Amino acid sequence: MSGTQRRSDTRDRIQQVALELFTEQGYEGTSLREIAERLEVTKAAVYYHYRTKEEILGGAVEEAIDALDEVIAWARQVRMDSENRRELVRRYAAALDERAVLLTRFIQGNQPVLRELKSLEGYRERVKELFELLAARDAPLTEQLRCRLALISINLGKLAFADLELDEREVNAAALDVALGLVVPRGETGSEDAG
Amino acid sequence: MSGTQRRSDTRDRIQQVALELFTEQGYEGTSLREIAERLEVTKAAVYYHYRTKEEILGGAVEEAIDALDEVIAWARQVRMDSENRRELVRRYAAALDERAVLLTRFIQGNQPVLRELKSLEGYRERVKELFELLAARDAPLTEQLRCRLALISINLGKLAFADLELDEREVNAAALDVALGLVVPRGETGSEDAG
DNA sequence: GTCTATAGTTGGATAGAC
DNA sequence: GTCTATCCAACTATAGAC
Repeated sequence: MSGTQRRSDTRDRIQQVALELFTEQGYEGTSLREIAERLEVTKAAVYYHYRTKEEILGGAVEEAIDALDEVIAWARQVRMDSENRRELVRRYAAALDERAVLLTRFIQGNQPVLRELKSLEGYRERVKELFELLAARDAPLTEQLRCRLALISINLGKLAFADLELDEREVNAAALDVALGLVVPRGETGSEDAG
Repeated sequence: MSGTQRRSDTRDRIQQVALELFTEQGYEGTSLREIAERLEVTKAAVYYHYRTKEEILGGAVEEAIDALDEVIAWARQVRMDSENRRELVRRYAAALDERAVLLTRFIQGNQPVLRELKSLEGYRERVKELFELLAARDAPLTEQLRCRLALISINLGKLAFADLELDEREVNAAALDVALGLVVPRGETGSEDAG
């Protein structure tokens, strides 16, 4: 707010680079030395901006939580008919910007390590809430599974799996297509339940 | 084959316990000391049976590979119509016994660490081959995605996600149901392509 | 086949100069 | 705000006694 850059540029660069390395090599597989080297600063410099390794991750997680919160806030104020379920999936896909996708991929690939990190409890809550908004707790098991798979489909698309080298937008479109088919199996138009 | 237990009982117990701990805490998050302690032996004793930490994992991976190879071998000798694609999914589900599920979960949750472990190349090859058997390389993107999601669905079911506490068999049945719907979207009966 | 002891690294984190 | 230097803990792995 006052003189220098807000929260220093280095601080943000650390977060960005750390998340990249965490995703590539895993959280425990990435040392602060590596992060520092990639940024061409020293370990101690990193420690100036973040008190612990976990705090670096925490910053990135909070940004992703904010993005999910926007989707949740929207979903809570509408009636959850078929069309709005589809819209929720679209908004989820849109909310996953580049850094959030990186985080999602990181979380999926580092679950055991992350189980003990408090920074991620909030994130998990949000994902759980999205699932429950998409499929009521008393919905048939198959429907709940399909809704989970729908969001996974979006993630899969964004990650553009290693072996298929294809146009990113094309894959994203396909992923969205599949996801939409999963949350609304038939061709229901939007007023099937009047409960 | 000769006097003692074949390959010693301890060797197998190490593998079992190691895989459990790797899954719970991650590969790098688990030390050989912990493995040894859980088995009430010493670190050096573990090193007697396995030369490296990676080798412990390697043993478990090979078992899982064998299971997948059986499915692949079957799939290669049949014509891949709709009914056989469904059957492939069923066989994949059946091939995932308790230990293999543990391994699958482990692999999914530790991808960055495992990228550098040679033990897993073979495993990844098999999974890729299963995908290609299920959906031809020139199939529409959405179909390829659906087939991937089908196998993921089986995994999700087996892992009986944390928040839903339900009957295991019921979840497995639902997962299989969803998976079957994904590999054969409509109600196709089995001879749609004569290529 | 299992132990003790220890070598040799590397990690996260801190103190204090500049 | 960034550095050098360093502490301490933990890890993988080995050597050699029993």
